[in-house]
Amino acid sequence: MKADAVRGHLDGLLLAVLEPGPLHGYAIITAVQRRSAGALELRTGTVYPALNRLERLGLLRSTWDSVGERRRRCYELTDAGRRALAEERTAWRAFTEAIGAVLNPADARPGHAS
Amino acid sequence: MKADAVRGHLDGLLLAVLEPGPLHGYAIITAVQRRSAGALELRTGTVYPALNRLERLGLLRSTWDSVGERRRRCYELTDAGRRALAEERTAWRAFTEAIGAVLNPADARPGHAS
DNA sequence: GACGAATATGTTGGCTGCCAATAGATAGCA
DNA sequence: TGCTATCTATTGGCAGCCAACATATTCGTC
Repeated sequence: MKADAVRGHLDGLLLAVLEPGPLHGYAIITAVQRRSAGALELRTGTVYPALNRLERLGLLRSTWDSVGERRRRCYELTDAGRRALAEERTAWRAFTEAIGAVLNPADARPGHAS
Repeated sequence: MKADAVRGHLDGLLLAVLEPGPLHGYAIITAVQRRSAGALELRTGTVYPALNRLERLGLLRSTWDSVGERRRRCYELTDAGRRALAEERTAWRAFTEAIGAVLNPADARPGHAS
C-alpha cells in the first residue's frame, strides 16, 4: 500500500473503528491495522491531529482514563459522529463506483439488476 | 464528489480510458466524465500535466494530428503503459479491499468462501 | 460579421492534508 | 541496566490536484 493512500478517507476510517465502542489513540491505530489485515499502517502524526480535529468538529468526544500511572485519552462517537460515519460510507460507495466504472468499464456487476 | 477525490488514482483513470484506443486530451476528459456517469470532472490543470508526466515515464506516446486548422495531440498506451494499467487495477483492488474492510467490517461478502 | 458556446491545449501559483522525524513518558521483561 | 512495547503529541515538508488564467479554432445563429 503506497503511503498517502488514505488521503481523503482517513476520517471515515477513524469513525468506523470507533463504532463498536470507545478506544484510545494507540488502540485506534492497531485496530485499523488489524481490520485491514495489515494493509493500513497509520502514523501518529496522522492520527492524533485528525482525532483532535474530529473532536473540534463535534464528531468525537474524549475522556482521560488512567491505568495505573499511565494516562489514556479515550475517544467515542457522538451522535453527529454516527451521522458523519453514515455519510462517509455513502461517499465511499459513490467514490469506488465512480473510479471503478472508469477503471473497469466492462464490469459485469452481477447482482445489480438495472 | 468532493474535489481532490481522485488524488492518487489519476494515472489509472487516464490509462484506463486510453485502453480502447488513442484519444486527445479534451476527449480524455469527456471520456472520464461519461464513464463515471458525470461523477468525475477532471480539470485541464489536472489532466495536461499528468499526460505529459505519463509520456515522460514512457507509459504514453503522443502524436499531433490535424483536423483542418486545429491541432490535436493524440495519446496512446505503450506496452509499459498497459503493464502499468494492470498494476493500477491490482493496486485499486487492494486499496478498496483495505479501506472497505475497515469501513464495513461486517460485510457478508457473499460468494467469498474463506 | 458579430457574438457566444463548444472544442482544444497549455501554465502558474497555491493550498490541503498526510507523513517523516522528533520528543518524551510509563511499564514489563531479561 | 537496557530494550521493547505502550501511549501521547508537535513540527516541518512536500506531493499532487485544482482554480484561474491565457490562447486559438470552429460552428451556429441572429
